[in-house]
Amino acid sequence: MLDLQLLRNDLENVVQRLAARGFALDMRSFQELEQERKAVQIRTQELQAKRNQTSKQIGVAKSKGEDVSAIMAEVASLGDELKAAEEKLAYIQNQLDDVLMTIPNLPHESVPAGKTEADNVEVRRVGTPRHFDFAVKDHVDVGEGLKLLDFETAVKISGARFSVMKGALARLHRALAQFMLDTHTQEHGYTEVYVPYLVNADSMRGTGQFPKFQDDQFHVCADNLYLIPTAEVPVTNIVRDEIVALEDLPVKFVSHTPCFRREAGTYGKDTRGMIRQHQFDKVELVQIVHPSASYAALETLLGHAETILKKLELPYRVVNLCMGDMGFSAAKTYDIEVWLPAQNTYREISSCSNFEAFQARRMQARYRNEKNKPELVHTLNGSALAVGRTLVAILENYQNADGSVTIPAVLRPYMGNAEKLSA
RNA sequence: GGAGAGAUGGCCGAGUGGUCGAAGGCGCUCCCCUGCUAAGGGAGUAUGCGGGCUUAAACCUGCAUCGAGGGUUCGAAUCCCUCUCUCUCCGCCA
Repeated sequence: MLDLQLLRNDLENVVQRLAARGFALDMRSFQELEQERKAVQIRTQELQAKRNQTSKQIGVAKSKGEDVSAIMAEVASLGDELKAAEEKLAYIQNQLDDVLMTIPNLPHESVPAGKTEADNVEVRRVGTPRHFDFAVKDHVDVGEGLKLLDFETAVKISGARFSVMKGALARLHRALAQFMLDTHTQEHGYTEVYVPYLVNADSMRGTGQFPKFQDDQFHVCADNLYLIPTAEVPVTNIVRDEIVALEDLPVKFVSHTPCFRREAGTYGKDTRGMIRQHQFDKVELVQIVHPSASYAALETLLGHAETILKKLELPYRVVNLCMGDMGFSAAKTYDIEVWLPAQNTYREISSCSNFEAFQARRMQARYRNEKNKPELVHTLNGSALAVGRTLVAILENYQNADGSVTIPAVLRPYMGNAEKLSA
């Protein structure tokens, strides 16, 4: 949510910056609505002030035993107009709210202009894609070849976009999550948190999934709860409606959770394999920081995610998302893309964003500033990493000619020191 | 699932229809006092939104907010209804 004050005081500039990221804000209708709000609010408050004042007089007069019928008649005449004014104000404010809740965040000045993925700017490449002297298989063929990955059974149990992993592959999946958690807690100073996977609508609103992306979420109707699409939702909402002490900033959480996404509107996209699933695991980093520190925090958080890929010795690149390709709530986003030899391309494995105060304003997440006044925090998060896609990258990059897969050195302690997955 | 009790500021806690945004305490800030420390005295200290105001701060002023939403009333923290959550007891359960 953007600051209403900013929209009032600097609308033209806001409209321009939103247009740059592909969002058309109807300036005239906003102004009209805002003007009406102002007039109705002033009138409503006048009437309320009058009613309050008169009612107070009644109390005073009664306590002195005076006759109050004249004053009561006076205040009674306010009733209808006041009620109408209050209703109209509530209606207008709801409309303004609806507009406000569907406006995306303003991009930071360091975000490149552009409309699509093609306009994203590569920041760096790390590692060199391995040369294969045999025909590379994709992760589906590698996994199924080892009889450790089974999509047919997943279809029987649940349907498309689910997977079943077995044996050493299931263990490797678990090992990856453990390795990521250990790295972030032991080397990067994050506190591990275990959180609910079902959340209420307020939490979804807080991080920006609602109201705009309601259709993308799994909804448990009987209890009116939603399956989390990312740990970002429960973890960031830890500070919803809270005032964090200045000395407790930055707050750094890491959490390993499953993520559930309906993937509405992606029919036909990435239908093969584990790239795009309704359910996948992710290790998520979340930081709650002082506003002056958020851009520095974004760089270090990105570095923390990169560390995992470096330790796994997987080639990757970092891209700075252009305005048109950024998510709804983000002010700036870096994606990390891992090399997938079978696709002969880099594919997203992490997304690290600074939301500035956009989520904090929706959540009323604040800290006490140097003057002891509550002020909105800045929030950030990043995947570090998406576990399923990391597994895909290992299967493809570490595959051998005989169909086996070498286990990256850092994972072997988690795998009973095994060196390979083999049939 | 059944029965009961409760939800008030940063925290604790009083308040059952009228000058209550809310006693008192704790905490915090400032000032005074005291060689230091400890103790003491005084003042201040909720949030959101609007208006004054064309930028920011400060200030003045209005409205709203006592778990949430409705209702009764000239007037609601207080009375009524619905919901949410917490606690206690019973039942069930990994």
